[in-house]
Amino acid sequence: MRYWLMKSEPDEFSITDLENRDQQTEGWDGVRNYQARNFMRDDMSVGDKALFYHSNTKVPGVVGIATVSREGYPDGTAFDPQDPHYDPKSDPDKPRWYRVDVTFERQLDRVIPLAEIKDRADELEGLPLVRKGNRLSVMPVDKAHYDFILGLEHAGQ
DNA sequence: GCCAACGTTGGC
DNA sequence: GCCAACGTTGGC
Repeated sequence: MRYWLMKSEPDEFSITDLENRDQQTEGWDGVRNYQARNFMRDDMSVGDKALFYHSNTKVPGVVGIATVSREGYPDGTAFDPQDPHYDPKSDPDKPRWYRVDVTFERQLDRVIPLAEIKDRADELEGLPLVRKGNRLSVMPVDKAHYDFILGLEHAGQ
């Protein structure tokens, strides 16, 4: 089993939105970055765990956990001219973009802020999130790092 | 709202 | 294949 971190802007799609979806499941569509796409298309498996991260918000950070519930398949939003993520260069016969489905597992008892994660950069060496200028929206997380971040949830503040 | 960092595009 | 211009991400 692998571990991931997936970013979403809560104004667009939050952990609570996922919790309230039918089957508490949603397709992770709209990703238009090749590196992130490759992870979803090639490396994610059903049962993998993902840290759900809120970006572009007052307190960016990890807010919950989701489980991968369907492996990579074509992102249909790329074929829909009405969709904000429409990409005319993605051909249904040869799709350019992929998504996975994720299912809600739980919300954390508190947000683990990016600032706090950065404070622990020594323990999180190699985590793309703490690298300067990182813009990757889907990234792999070592199991040790995954456990460490979740260990902060109830750490004395 | 600002702007640094980064990815993509397209001219040459 | 280089690289300047441009658009986007995302923290602050």
